[in-house]
Amino acid sequence: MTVTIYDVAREAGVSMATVSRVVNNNPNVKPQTRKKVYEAIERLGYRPNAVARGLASKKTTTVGVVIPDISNSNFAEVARGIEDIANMYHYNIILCNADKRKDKEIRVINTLLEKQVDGLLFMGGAVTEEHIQAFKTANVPVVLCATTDEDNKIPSVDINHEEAAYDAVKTLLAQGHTDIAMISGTLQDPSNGYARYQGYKRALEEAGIPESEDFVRVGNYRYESGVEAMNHFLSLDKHPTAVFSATDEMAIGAIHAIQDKGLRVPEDISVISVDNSRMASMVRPQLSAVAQPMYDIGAVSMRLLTKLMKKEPVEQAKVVLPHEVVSRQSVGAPKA
Amino acid sequence: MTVTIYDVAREAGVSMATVSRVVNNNPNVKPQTRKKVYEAIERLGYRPNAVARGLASKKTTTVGVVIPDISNSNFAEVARGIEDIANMYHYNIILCNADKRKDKEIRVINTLLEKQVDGLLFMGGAVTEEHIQAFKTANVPVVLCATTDEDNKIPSVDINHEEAAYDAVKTLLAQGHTDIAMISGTLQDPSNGYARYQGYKRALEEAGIPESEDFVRVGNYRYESGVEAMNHFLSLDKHPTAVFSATDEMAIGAIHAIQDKGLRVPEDISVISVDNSRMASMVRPQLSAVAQPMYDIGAVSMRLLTKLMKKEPVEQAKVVLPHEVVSRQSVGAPKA
DNA sequence: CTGTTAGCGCATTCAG
DNA sequence: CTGAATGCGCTAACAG
Repeated sequence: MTVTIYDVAREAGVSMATVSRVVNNNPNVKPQTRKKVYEAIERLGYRPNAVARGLASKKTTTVGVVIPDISNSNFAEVARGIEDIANMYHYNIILCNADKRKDKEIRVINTLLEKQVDGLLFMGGAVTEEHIQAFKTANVPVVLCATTDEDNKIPSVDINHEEAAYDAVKTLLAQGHTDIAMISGTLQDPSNGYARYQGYKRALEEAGIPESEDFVRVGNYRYESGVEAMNHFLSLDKHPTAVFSATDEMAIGAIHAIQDKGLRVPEDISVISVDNSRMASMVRPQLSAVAQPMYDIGAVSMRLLTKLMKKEPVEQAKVVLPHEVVSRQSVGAPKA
Repeated sequence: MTVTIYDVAREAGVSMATVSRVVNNNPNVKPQTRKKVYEAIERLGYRPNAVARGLASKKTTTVGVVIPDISNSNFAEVARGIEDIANMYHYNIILCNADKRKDKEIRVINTLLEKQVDGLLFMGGAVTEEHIQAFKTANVPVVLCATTDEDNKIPSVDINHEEAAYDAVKTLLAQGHTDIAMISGTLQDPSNGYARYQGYKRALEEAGIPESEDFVRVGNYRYESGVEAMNHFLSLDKHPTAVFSATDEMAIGAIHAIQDKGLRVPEDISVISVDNSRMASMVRPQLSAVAQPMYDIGAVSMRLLTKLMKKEPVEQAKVVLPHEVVSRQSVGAPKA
């Protein structure tokens, strides 16, 4: 039923080696022969079997990408960056969703490795000892994107989350705010959670503002948890005049919570976040946020991986991409 | 360097056939032997080579999924449904993004087929003759999800888009609206575009309302095009009192365009859409919308595909899942 | 420029 | 219950 390279060879009156050569664009084939082979391929509807190819060549020209949460548009954007560069270098991509569950991440890494991917891109989420262990057994290069490992052993590309948060809070400070609350991600999450909280703390410290426990709530990155956190702040005797959210989505929840109470953004309360997803422009007022270059993170990490896979020398195994605060309408000065 | 089934066999003092049996959970192995083999596997850190496996067995236990746009949360939700069921049946999935480009769709289908996937799930987008041709050369089952082919030849699972649109417009009609505009998707898109426009037209016709060209704008599914379309309607001498949008995102754009002009939703203009994505609850006022059961579409189509792959009989090769209008706050009666 | 020959790592008959 | 043998479809030396 299935037509093989052997059938093509017979049809074209050449050896299978020659067919293999034309299929692989090997220049050592007379144009005329090449033409014959192409015609035979066409006639028979031959489609190369990538599995056999992979077994024989020990290369699959595909890289595995584990994405923690496919419904998170940030990661989707990273994936787009990865894809574009992968295509450019003629790699295929196997995207695997891990559903934000560590056990699934490990499982997915292993099936990807079983599938003999030529390289692995691990996106987002915490990198635990168990991950490192799994990566070690891979004899293909691995690069982390949009995350990093604690002891900086694995190549990665990410932004400086601590500094991003710091910069966000700084812009609040610059407006004259002193009562600044934070809606954080879970502190177990080293980059999106812990690091951003650290940045918040550092900015406050430097400004000589004592930290208040009431002013920090941890959410789950979702809209609803932003609403909930903000409602908590609003219920305080003295509510904050500005809020820093670890993600856009929670920030939007916060904005709506504020508005639902009849207050106004930014007149009564300012809001800023980190992400700058497409959603930031899809709220009123439009959300000011520190932009993470998600697409670039994907693109750069894929580029790095190609170098690693080709055993080319890399100057930088740990790359930190710049972030930038983009000011829209959700931040203003506190009321007098 | 890499440890093979052969190494394990030697280490365990059995033949490679036996190792293969335990790896594949073949019951015909003495428990004691099985234990020995497991230990050898453990000791050597053996990881089965899925590529070799695929070649030998002519099955890869993976299904290919082509997703038109990874940054579209609707499709992400479908993918989640697919994933969950795939896991349940021990299939791996390869997700491939097609970037909303037909040429890339075709290319991706072919690489997936080259990779010898056991089945193919084609998500969203128009199914052209070229697609059908590509599917035909696949000698594995294909099912369309969240889309259908014109002549109903290929198994698929989707909602009835025409009826969904019809129902949406009906709820506007029921409130007493007669000046109802539509922000459509491109009419080349059979399901999300054309079919929804047809539903809009039918509802108007049945209500005896003449269609007005000024009241139909085609957008690109994005927020900005919703804003733009709405601004057009607002610039009319007599603007509509209700707007039906083919997608949530454009609807949200419309809402903001209305609000930016100092008008109110739904007091001045009602808005309804099809999708009911998570974003629908992330606007003020919250968006009324016809819900598409995205997760279920994914789950059901994957389930259907498993049956096809196992050559089990299927009663329904074309399944149409129910939709439902969920009323939130963006629809009200027109002003007297 | 082209053909011959070995495997790649494993599942799968078929014997025993 | 277990082992030996064969080949999946293709690439990669190696000759010629």
